[in-house]
Amino acid sequence: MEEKYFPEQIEQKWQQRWREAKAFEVTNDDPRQKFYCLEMLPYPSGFLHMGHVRNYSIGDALAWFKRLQGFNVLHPIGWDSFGQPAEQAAIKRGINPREWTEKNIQHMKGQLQRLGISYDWSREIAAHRPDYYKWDQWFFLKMLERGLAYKKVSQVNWCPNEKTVLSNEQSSGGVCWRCGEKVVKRDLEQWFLRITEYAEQLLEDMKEIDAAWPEKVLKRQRDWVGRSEGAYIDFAVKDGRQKIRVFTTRIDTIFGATAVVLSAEHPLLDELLAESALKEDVKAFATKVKAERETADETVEGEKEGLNTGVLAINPFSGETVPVWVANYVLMEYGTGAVMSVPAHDERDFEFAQKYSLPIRQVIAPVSHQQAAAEPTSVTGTDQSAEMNRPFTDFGVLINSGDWGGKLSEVAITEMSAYAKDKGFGEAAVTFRIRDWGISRQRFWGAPVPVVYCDQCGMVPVPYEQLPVVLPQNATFTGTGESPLAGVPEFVNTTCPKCDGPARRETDTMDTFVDSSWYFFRYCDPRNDSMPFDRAIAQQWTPIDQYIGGDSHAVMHLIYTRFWTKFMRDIGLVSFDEPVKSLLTQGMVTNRVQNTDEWKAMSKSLGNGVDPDQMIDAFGADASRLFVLFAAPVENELRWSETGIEGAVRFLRRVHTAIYTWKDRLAEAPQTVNNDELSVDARALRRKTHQTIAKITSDFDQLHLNTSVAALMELFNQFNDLNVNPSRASQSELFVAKEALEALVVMLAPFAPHVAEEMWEGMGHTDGLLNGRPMWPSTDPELARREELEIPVQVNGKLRSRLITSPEVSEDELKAAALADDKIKSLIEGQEVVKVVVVPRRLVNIVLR
RNA sequence: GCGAAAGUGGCGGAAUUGGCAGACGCGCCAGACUUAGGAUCUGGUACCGAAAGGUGUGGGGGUUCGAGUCCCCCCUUUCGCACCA
Repeated sequence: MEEKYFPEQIEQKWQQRWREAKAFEVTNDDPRQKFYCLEMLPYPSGFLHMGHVRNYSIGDALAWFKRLQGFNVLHPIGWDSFGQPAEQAAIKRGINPREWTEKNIQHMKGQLQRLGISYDWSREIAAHRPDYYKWDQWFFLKMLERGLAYKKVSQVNWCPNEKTVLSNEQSSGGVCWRCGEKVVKRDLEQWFLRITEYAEQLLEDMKEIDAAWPEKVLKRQRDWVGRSEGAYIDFAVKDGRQKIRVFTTRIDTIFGATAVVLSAEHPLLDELLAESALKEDVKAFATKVKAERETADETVEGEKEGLNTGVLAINPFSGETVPVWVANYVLMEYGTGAVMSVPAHDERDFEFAQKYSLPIRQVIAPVSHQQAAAEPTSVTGTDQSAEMNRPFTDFGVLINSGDWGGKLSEVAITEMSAYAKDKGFGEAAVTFRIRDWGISRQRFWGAPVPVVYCDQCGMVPVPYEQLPVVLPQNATFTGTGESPLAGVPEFVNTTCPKCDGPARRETDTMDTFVDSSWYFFRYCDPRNDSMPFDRAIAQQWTPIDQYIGGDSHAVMHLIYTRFWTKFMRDIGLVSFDEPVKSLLTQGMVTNRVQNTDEWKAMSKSLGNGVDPDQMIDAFGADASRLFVLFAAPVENELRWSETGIEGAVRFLRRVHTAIYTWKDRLAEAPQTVNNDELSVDARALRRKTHQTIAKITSDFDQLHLNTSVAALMELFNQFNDLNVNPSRASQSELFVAKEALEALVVMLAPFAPHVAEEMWEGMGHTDGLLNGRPMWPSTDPELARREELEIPVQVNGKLRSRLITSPEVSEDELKAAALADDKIKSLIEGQEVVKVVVVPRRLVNIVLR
């Protein structure tokens, strides 16, 4: 150990040692208890950014902590290496996507190693390599076999100017992200995965994880799945054979339905209009609405517009005839694409009815709680239809509803659904907002969908033994919207696996979210060439104990991976429902945007990025990591500050100096000490040591890493308060100093591992911190306990004095001592003491009249 | 518009969950050592006040012996959803 703290030297030394010792590589047959710590795998853009640094610093602190506690910790990393940027580089600069990606991986791997993140590099994987995407294809075939993968015509976002397909993100605001051209919808045959099949389970299984996932993530997933209970009801068309099926969650309001409203895309529309005099007008209107919807900015809610079709339908409950309208506020994608319009009890219907002067008829009346309690099934309400100036959307009691009048909404909903089913014009139903997962991408840089098309046999899956379907070495990147694979004849032209006749390969590739849906299972068994992973090996490691990443993945990735796990369970690959036991969504790293007061996520385009390499050059990896973890709670936004990090360097340097000056004397410290013989300061340090161990150990359970670092600093401050020159330290002082400094160094390792190892070695330990034994210090509650307490004494809730007492003091003694205190005596003199509140070990409050 | 979360010193943030508000760090102030200091060390640092003391956790009300913490109303900010029938 050098006298001075030279981060670069120390960090290089220990990174090399760890590499040589394979310190972070784990084996599958280790008898110790496992812990799977995982950060979301990065996209290899080429450069690490501060968000990565934060993410991996959090994960690494936990991985180190668990290792020091004696766990067998799996902490792997890989690359989400398929995706658009590689293809953009190919289109713009003519670079081969594979070479571009591999080069980026090499560079970022070097950056991660320089940060000293403790990954098991022997398990590294990359999505773009055939030995990985082979298994994407394998899973696809398994889903195809079970009817969970299928093809259908669907709309994609299309830029007419660039002649290319855009993702939803690239077409936000209804314009192309690059050229600003209006995006249009185009029909294309696309592959889908039937995630809707698992909708109910995705909600139901949340109860297994809801204690250890952030509530906001669960809420977003719940909204995304969008389960809604209601009923289908058929409105028969008057003078026709058709039935219009509507979905409603409020069947209890059906007597208030004054229209049926169809979406412009409704499949029955043309047929219904055949007899209508208004045919041409309505068709023109529907076309206009469709056009608007295709180009409109989805974030703006337009004015409601509609048109009467002239067709009539019959309300099956009341027998009443109501007009059928078409309107722009009814969506084809949800429910049945048709609704019954109940203006009195629905915001949108109310607004629509007002605009077009449709009748508003109240059929639900507010009901008081007393009434409901007294007569739960039959109460009366007041009809206020005439003066309704806003819809009443709460539950209540039915009025103007024939035989159903007087029933409460809750009761009526159940009974009316059953009645509809009984009479054959409807039934109770559950709908979901979640749509099947479209995985087709007309792109080169992704896993090819493993099917071929044969003129004789139609669509034929590629047999398992012919996997992987490998991407060609290169393609022409024209940006025409068709997959570049279509322009590679040696890829497209193949033979049919069934009949050996000529066939064409599918040229769509898969969404990159497929790759990331199951990658963490592959880490368990990364070189398996007969299965995605061995069931038994994965069983040892999974589920993930702690998953860490940004909350931008709250829905897509985190819902797809839950779906994928349930599918793997159903084909017998895994034995549980949920892949992630505990989830942490870390906050963003932001920096001030130049010349503004705005704090935004660091990015190249805003010019507010901080280069991790420069930070490591200036301060070292340890200080950088320590600062990032100390500066804010892990789930908060982290506002970058140049000055804060110097405090981290300062702290490490001061600890380093202290260890250096004490290390030789500590070797002479005795094995045991009699606590009663310690000086006051020495006892205080001992107490602080044990309190700190307890504090940090429990902080790690919640990942309160900022307060852990603060606790380390407090312990070190307390050590400095000992204020003893090592050369003159007594035996008992050597004991407490050694106890404190060793605990400090071990507990510092999760935050600043290189310098911790260096100091540990400097203290004379030759086998390193990761030596196969649990090294995390244990706390002795007896030693951590305070010997004396300072009890605040309040008069009428205001702090007036303090008592020094032993922790064992009784309530009565505390009360007597407080009343006998000089300051208190003078304050309460001559006044009546109404009450004395004594909280044992906490406080005394004297209440005067 | 709807929904959720959060508002604590100059700043990032603590507060054992109803019991001493401001831990720890940054910044700032003073001092020491220095030719020098943007290095290091020591001390100070919520606000008002000379002090005694008083006031303080977005604002207003409430519950309680006691409220940053619980309840009600309002304000602000952030995030999510955005015609989901």
